[in-house]
Amino acid sequence: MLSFGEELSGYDLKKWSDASLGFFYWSPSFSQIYGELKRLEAAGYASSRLVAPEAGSRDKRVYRITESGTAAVRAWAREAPVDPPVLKHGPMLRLWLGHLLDPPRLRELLDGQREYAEGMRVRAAADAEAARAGEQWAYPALTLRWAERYYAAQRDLAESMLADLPEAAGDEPRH
Amino acid sequence: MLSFGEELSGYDLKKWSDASLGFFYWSPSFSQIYGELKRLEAAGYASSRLVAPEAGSRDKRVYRITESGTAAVRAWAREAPVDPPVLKHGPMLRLWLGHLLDPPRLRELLDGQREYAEGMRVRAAADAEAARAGEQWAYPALTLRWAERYYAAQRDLAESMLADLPEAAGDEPRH
DNA sequence: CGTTGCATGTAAGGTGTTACATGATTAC
DNA sequence: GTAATCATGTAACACCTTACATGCAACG
Repeated sequence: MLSFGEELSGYDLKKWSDASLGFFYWSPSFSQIYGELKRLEAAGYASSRLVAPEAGSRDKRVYRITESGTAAVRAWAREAPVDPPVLKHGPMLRLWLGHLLDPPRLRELLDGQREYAEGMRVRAAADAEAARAGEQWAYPALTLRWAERYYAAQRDLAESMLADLPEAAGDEPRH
Repeated sequence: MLSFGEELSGYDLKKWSDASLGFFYWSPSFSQIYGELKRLEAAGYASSRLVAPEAGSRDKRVYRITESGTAAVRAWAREAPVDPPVLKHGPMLRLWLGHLLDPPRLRELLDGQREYAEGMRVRAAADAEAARAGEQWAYPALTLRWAERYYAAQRDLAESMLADLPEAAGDEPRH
C-alpha cells in the first residue's frame, strides 16, 4: 500500500484497507498492521517519523516506502506466483448442509446473502465514485469497478438460488 | 461431512472435500483432517473402526457420526452465526498494484484468471452432472450449480476487465 | 523398476485473530 | 456525560500449512 508513495500511519492504512482491499482481499487487523510496519522498517523497506500532535489528536508515526522497499515490492509484483483466488463462503456451506435445516431457514440465509451482496455493491460503487484522479490511482479504481460487478453477480446468484430452492426443498406452493 | 450418514476415512473426506467443498469453501489438508477426526472421536461426535485390508490396499480407519454428533452439527447449522463470505483474490491484488507492472503483464494476469475460472466452471459442471441422486444429496448438488454459475461470472468478469484495461493503461491501439 | 494412488500420521512453523491496555479529542 | 473516532501496542492463542516419515499395491 505504501508503494503509492504516500506517507501513512497504521491507522490510515487500516481505514484505506477496509475501503479498498477489503472488497477483494481481506483487510488485516490493526495489530497485524502495526506489527508488519515494524518489520518493514527493520528490513529497510520503509522509514518512519513521528508527527507532532498539532492541534488535536495525539502524536502518531507515519511511514514512507524507501527505494529498497519500492524495488522489493515491484520485484514481488512482477515475479511472485499468482495464487488462485481463495473463497470461504459460509452461507454456501450452510446450504450444502441443507438437509440439517428447514426450508424457511434456508430462504432466510439466501436472503441475508442477497442483502449483504447488494450492500457491498453499493459501497464499492460509492468508493469507485470517490476514487482519486491520477495515473497511479487508475488501477485501484479499476478494482473497485470489478468489485461493484462482483457483488452484483453475487446478489444475482443468491436470487437464482432462491428461485431454485423450491424444487430441491419440495415445498412448491400449491393451492 | 459425516452428517450425511456415510462411513468415511480421512482419505475419502479429503477427496470429497476437494471435489465439493473446494468450490466455495476451502479444502483442508490431510493432516488437518486426520487431526480433526481424532478430536471428533474424543468428543464423542464420531466413532471409528478399522477396516481389514481385504484384497489390496492397506488397513484403514473409517469414521461414522454418532447421535451426539448429529445433534451437535444440526445445532451448529441452525444457530451458529453465518459469517460473511471471505475472498482473497490474488490476481485482483496484483491489478490493484497495476502501477508497478507493465500492461502486457496485466493482460497475462487477467487472461490466466479467465482460464482458471473457466476450468473451475467446467469441473463444477462435471461434478454437478455426476452428483448422486436422493433427498439429502439435493443440497450439495445445488451448491455445485451455484459454483458453476459463480465461476462463469468470474470468467466474464475477467473478460470485462480485459476490455476495460486499455483505457486505464493508456495503450489504446492507434493507427 | 519408477510413478501414481491409497492411507495415516507427527513436528515445526507461519499467519492472523481476539482480548486487553491506554489515553486524548470531538460530536451528540 | 457518554459514545465514537483517532491512535498504538502486547500477549495469548486459534487455525492451518508444509515438510517429512512410512509403506503397500497397481500400472505401464
